[in-house]
Amino acid sequence: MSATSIDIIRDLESRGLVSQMTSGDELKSVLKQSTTLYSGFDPTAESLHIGNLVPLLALRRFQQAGHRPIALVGGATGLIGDPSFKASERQLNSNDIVELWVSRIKGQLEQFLDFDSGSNAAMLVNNLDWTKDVSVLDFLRDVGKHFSVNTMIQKDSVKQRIEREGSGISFTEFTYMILQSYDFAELYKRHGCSLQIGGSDQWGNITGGIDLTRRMHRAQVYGLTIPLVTKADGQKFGKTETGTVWLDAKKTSPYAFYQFWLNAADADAYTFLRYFTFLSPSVIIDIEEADKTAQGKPEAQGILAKEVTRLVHGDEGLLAAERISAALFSNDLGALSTEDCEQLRLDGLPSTQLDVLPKGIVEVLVETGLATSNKMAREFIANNAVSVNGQRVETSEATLSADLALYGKYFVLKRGKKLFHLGFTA
RNA sequence: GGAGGGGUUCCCGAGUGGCUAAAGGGAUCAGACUGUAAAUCUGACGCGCGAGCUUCGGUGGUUCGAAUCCACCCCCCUCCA
Repeated sequence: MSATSIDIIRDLESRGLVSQMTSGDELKSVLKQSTTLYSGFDPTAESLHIGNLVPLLALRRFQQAGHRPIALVGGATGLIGDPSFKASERQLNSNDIVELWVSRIKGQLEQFLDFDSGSNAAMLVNNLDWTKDVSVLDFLRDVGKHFSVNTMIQKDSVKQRIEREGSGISFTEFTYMILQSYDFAELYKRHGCSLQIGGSDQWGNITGGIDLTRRMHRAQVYGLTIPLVTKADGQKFGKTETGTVWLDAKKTSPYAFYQFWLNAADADAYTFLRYFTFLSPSVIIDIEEADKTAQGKPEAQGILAKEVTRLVHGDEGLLAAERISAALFSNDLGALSTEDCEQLRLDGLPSTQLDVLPKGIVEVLVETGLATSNKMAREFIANNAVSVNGQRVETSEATLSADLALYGKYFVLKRGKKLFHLGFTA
């Protein structure tokens, strides 16, 4: 074990990234040596989303500080479902689906860690590997025996499900805690993993693993949780009008991803810079100071959008996102060349082929998904919320015809202040 | 297996025969104000241009008329065995 160069805990603390730690001082001294740690990611969808980014980036921060990260994909736990702080029982997904999602998520996890850095090269594991062949009886005897139900039902993470009238918890989900605890013990045994990190909702599961590792292997391991990301106005983080912000470019285009961060509230922007970028805390303070002194629009959101988009989608994705943003928000759509229009499409601006012109505007809005029904489409038009190629649509009777199209081919449709869609003809 | 409580529009939650497309809150969307911010205000929020149509776990039934009454079924919760 080599010594590490950076005091990782101090860095995390200065970013506000530490929620809870087990035996803090002891952990800090352990971390003076290169340490193996892990964080788990359950396949609850075909892609990770930006909420998963915080622990994932934290793994990377640890790696940069000289520690060895293990990214665990929950091929087993994903079949069960984590009940922690969930209001109700969740639908089980089929084995095939979970397996597919595992493979997708593996690919995403790989993108953020360094697997070739020698002694602290990252590892990717799947907890299905050590659970699929364990028999129920062995599991109950060797693992289950170490858990007291009395303790388990005291955990905050499941309390609501146990105490609140109108909800309940299946044995399946109740067992989740044991499975995750077993992961920690197993990773300790296999790889000497002695630290688990995760969102603060994982505290109960993490301490469960610490207890189990002590009982099964008589070893002291540690836990650290990261705050769940919240917004200053109390709304749920990570959602847009179109839903969750995914890391997969096919589900959330780099443009939409970029826009999400650009739209962060002032009250959140600096926190997000600390959470989601590798800019040093002192640089972030400088940005905040500068924004405070300057009049008008702050710089923080732009920097945030740029940094995070590059991190997730690379320079190319960032360029595409900036290109589209500049074109659409310049209020000078006439300046777009025919190549620019084509590029918008390639860059991932949502687009729809419109055949058979002329076509009524109401129909177009519904067809492109800018309105969910004719009724909504009419309402948007009545509210002056719709424009085509920069021209406000005055009436529901308006039609799109070839002679109105940019270069005879493109329609930049806009609903509301910032929702765009490209219509084009063949 | 027994007793009781419950399933209402995205969520919470009123509604117990017509006045209910269904109170109220939240979420969401649009407009105004702004900085592609926040806060605030206004409006929308099942579908339909409209007459109107389709909704209140499911299926049948009673009734001029049901989310509201009856029967059976499905699911959830609590307590007992």
